[in-house]
Amino acid sequence: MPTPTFFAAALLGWYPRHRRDLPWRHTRDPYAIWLSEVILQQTRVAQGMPYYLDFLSSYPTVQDLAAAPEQEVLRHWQGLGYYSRARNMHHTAQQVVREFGGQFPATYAGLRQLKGVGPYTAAAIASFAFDEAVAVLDGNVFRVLARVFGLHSDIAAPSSRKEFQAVADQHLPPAHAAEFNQAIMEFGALQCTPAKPDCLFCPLQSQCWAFQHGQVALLPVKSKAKAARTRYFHYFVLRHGEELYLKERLSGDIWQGLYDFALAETDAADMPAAEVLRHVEALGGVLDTRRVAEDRPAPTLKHVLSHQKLEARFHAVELAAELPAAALQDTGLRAYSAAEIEELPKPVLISNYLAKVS
DNA sequence: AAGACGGGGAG
DNA sequence: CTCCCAGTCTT
Repeated sequence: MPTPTFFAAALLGWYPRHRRDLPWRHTRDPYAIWLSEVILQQTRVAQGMPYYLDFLSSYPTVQDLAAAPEQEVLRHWQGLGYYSRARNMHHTAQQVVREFGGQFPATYAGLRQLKGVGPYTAAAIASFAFDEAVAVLDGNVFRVLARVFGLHSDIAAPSSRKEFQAVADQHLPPAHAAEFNQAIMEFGALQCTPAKPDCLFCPLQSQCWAFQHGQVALLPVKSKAKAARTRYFHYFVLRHGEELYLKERLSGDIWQGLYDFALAETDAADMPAAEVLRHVEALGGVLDTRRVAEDRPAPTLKHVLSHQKLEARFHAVELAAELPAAALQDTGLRAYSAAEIEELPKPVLISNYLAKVS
């Protein structure tokens, strides 16, 4: 057996003394590990934890998840973001049940074929569940390697992956793949943090290129993301009696598969009442003239995504009659009771609005 | 190689 | 405000 490098030995020594007690670290079940890894993609442990516990209790086995309606899965995912993860997860659960007899592929290459399982997640499951000697590469690992080994390549550039992967693979002790992968990520999350890393009590201090060269704060090198664009949403919250009209969002934009109201996107935050009326009529709506006089100011909610800033105006409209069938056909709108709306998967922006007005 | 895709927490 | 999080998919 090859001797672990100083780097690996230091991490393996550090890990048992600092590791957090997290539920997915108590299992070797590839299903549970896969669930946790998909949930934790681009998501902090504290945010993902309740979702992990809910999914495991709602869908204890991959068969349970596969048998659930996609809309129900999305409802459980509501609020976690990056909803393609939930759609891909559901698709993969069905594939595992149908094509693999309910057993997850047991190798990196096999796992990599699953939808929503990229290089990171495949390496994580392969090592954690099956002890395959493949190094994980996530944001933590990029940061630790960049600092310890003085790697200056831009970690935002896809071309840098090979370089970092090679260094990670080189230090991975084949007999302790799972432990090493857990250790290096936990080390990045707790010790070698993005801001103010704890270099003073770091077991790698004497080895660390960045510390020795006073460049800890300069590494890793990461090019900046493009600035978020601003979008102006005008929602028409059509009410008839006790029901509101909602529709499913289709592919080609954010929040695919989730439900929101009739929407017009413009280049202005405001919309004159006459224009609101035009939109409502175009939707087939007939205003209840008895209620128009109330004319409350339309609430505005701001919502920030990593790549878009949304400013949403909610124009509440009382209808004198149901929307005609032809209009429903055209728009995809449907009337839902409050209880039904509760069960629909909705963007946080919509949930926030509903909480605000109810 | 570059963009799209959520939401929340920390400083 | 800015940055980042147990990334992946599409173009």
